Amino acid sequence: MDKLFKALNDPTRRAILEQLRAKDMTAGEIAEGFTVGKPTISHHLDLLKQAGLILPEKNRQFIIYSLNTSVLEECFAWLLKITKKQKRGA
Amino acid sequence: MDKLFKALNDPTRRAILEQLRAKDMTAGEIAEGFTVGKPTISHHLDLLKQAGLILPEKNRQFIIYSLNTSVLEECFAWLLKITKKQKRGA
DNA sequence: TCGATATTTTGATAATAATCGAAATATAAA
DNA sequence: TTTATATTTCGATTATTATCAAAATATCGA
Repeated sequence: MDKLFKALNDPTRRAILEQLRAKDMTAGEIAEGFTVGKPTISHHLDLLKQAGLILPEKNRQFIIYSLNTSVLEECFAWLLKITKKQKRGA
Repeated sequence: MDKLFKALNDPTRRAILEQLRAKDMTAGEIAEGFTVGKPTISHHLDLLKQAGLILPEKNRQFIIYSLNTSVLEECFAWLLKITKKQKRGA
């Protein structure tokens, strides 16, 4: 939960997720789209990985990242809880 | 968007929102529930206010905060976008 | 094996954020 | 008008995060 919100709290990381929505990409391909350096992107990928939002798969010398939105269920659930009016006594 | 995700990226602030779900509260009442000091809570309230997640209303010497979940629409929309498979050519 | 490519890790720095005590502001009550 | 209460603002400190350059790791191709 904490890691999920932390991962989402950065425009670069959210942009990475948006890119991965279109297609799986290697770390290098992801880095190309940004002005920040590769070590920085690697760090962002690590945080996204820790949150479970992306899944790495090694292929030859590349690491291909894919989007995993299933972990967002938890996020949706919390937001829904907050959004819904609380029942008396609950 | 940025301010929204930032506001949600803190357990104390999320707890404040959960409390306000049950009932409107003054800054002092909110602060009672936490170990951190009042200036710190005031700062958290400010960030939540900036994100539009809470609305202050002055009543005598108190400020009563209420939850405003309408701004979460934007958040839901983004999460849904990410979750849904991308259309070809989109 | 050697050199090139892909990615991460390390170590350092700079920017951002959380926290506190003290002071400031505003309102109320005596 | 003085005192008390509610809340915020200020200034400083600490903790966390983003970023970079350089070094390390892993795999490939010649």
